[in-house]
Amino acid sequence: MRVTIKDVAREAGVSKATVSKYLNNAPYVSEHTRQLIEAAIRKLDFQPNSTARGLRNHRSHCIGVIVASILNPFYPQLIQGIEDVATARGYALLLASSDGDARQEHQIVQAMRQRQVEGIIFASVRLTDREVLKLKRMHTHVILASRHLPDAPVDYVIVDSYKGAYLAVEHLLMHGHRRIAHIGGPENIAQFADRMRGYSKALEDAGLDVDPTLVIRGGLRLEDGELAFRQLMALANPPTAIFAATDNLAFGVLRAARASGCLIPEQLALVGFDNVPFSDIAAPPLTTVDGNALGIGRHAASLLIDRIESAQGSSTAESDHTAAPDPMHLLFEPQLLIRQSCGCQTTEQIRR
Amino acid sequence: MRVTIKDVAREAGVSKATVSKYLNNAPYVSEHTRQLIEAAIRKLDFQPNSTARGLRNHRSHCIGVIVASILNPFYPQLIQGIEDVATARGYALLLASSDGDARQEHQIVQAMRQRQVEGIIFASVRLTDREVLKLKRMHTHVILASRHLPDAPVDYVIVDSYKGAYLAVEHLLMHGHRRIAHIGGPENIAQFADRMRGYSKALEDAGLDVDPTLVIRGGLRLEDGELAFRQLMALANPPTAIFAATDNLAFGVLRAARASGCLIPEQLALVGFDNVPFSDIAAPPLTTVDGNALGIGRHAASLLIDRIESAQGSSTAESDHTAAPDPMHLLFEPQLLIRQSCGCQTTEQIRR
DNA sequence: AAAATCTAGGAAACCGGTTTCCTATCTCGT
DNA sequence: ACGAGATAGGAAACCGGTTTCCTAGATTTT
Repeated sequence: MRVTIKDVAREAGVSKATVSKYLNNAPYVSEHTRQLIEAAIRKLDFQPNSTARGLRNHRSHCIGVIVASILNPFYPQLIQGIEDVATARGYALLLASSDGDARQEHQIVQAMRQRQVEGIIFASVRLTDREVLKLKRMHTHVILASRHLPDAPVDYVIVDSYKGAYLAVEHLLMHGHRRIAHIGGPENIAQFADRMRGYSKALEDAGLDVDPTLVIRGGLRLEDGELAFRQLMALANPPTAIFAATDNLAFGVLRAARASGCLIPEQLALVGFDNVPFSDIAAPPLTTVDGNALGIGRHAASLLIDRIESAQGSSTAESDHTAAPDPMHLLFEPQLLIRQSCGCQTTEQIRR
Repeated sequence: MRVTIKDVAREAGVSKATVSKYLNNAPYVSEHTRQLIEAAIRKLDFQPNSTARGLRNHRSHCIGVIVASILNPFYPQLIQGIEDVATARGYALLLASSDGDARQEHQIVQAMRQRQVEGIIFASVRLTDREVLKLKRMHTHVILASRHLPDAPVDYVIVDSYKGAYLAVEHLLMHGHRRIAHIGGPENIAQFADRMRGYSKALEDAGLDVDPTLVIRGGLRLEDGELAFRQLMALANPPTAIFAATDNLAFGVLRAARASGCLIPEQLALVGFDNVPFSDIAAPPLTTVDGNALGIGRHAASLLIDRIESAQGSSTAESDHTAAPDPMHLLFEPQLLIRQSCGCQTTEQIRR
């Protein structure tokens, strides 16, 4: 029924051990035997059971990816980047979304550990530093992608949010705006704290104070952007420009603006962050900071697999398990993509 | 170092067998022993190795999902739907994208089988009927989501493409268009053949012939839509309306139209298919047929897991393995979402 | 020609769980 | 007081691979 290495061995007239050696092309299998085994494998359509192999080897060749919500258009690019290199290097992807909820994230991590993933890429971290470090101690490599924990010695790959936000707000200032609002992400995510800092610094450098009524922080869903727009526009002294912490939030602004008859960019300038695939098809095309999700995904996966394989190599050698390598921090340079939602009439431009 | 059931057994002063019984809450474990084991598990932070369990049980509680490209905005919704129910029912998701390529798809299937997935949801099938049937014979359940193979007895969950396309074209006809082009998907995907048929039938019912120069079939990427737009507009007698087989293709039309100064819907009406998340934020908001990707994903996963678990139950019973259940075919009713790219000035409407 | 080394392949233990089967008490009906 | 059944738990086989260790013959070295 189910064909195993034993069936192949019987068919080829050799032992399980020899078939196994063939499969791992170990030395000391004669050409003749090799052919017998190949014929048997073809005849029986044998597929080695990689979980059995993994059990023995403590290898699953599987990595976990946790995103907040795959419906947020930022993540598919990230996942694609991860998949590109994972597949190329022989790893499979276990995907789960946490809804940005710490409890769910914890359960996902638990489930992934039970499934023996060799590493986890967090594109959403609601875990505390301590929990993440505990994971690392448990043979599970961890990479943060597009997120970072400032105080934990963990690898991460991100775009420089501070600089990106600065560029965005600086550009709005150049347009002459003085009342620039910020729709931010959750306060406790470092990446969004950085965007907030970049926003503040740009205002400060222009000699302006941050008006707390112009800063709205909360969720990351499109609806949160709509809500924030309405709240800002209901102000006695509404802003003339908005810097949204993500394109998804900016899309919410776009939709709410259209619903309320507010013209963008004529009555309200808007800049987003991420350069999500459809930001250039929106009405109007969204001026945004390129977050290089694909590149982040690729580098995160690459770094993770490097970590896995170097740990693998050293564990058979001397290897003192206390010697954790220094955490790697990859920062991509952000680029401002000037389209039309900021009020520029030009065709697309790039500024660093 | 690595904590196993043996460590728990030693710590609790019982045997592996008893711990195992506890884990599977089998009967005949006394309250006292139960508490000893619980304490040991907590103390050691024991996580059962689900691959070891799977090896013995022939269960992985893992399902594979194959999409063409996760960057196509249709798929994230589908995946979300699948994940919702998979997680709820205790299954993990192995995700891979095939680029719509048969060779890659074959390799992915191979890798997934080796990893002992209990079933595969194909949201992209480039495999032949024979290959899919072979999979089914190999203990791997198969569901097609948003795809179908007309001649193979395989479960599928789709939206009624024929009817949806008919609705879309009928609506363009109602606007008075007589030269309606169709940008189709690959000819050998049944779902797109159906959309083509719906297009033809609607024209026919209006007493019009299909002009082959107005039908362009090929890829599904946004760029394919741009290309098709340029090709159609270069015609001596260009169309006044386009029915695109997917929103993604329609986005390509939108982008190319903007680049060439062609106004939509004034100079060219456009209707898409899928109701991808951002179709209502596009410029102009895209009139489209709702493909209910989320619902398809949910039902596909639900059906798959039902299949897995009923097969599981019966295999211990008498079970005659030739008795394959009749394939299930779920068809969702399509809805036309009237927005503005078709030329309607109204706010959003729904027509069935 | 004897010793050393290399080559090819097999037996059995092992990975971490589950399951079968067996034994020892305990309870209960008569 | 005794046999039947229920309860609690352990020893060992098992899932499907890999790996260690061993042996026998071939080849090389001295």
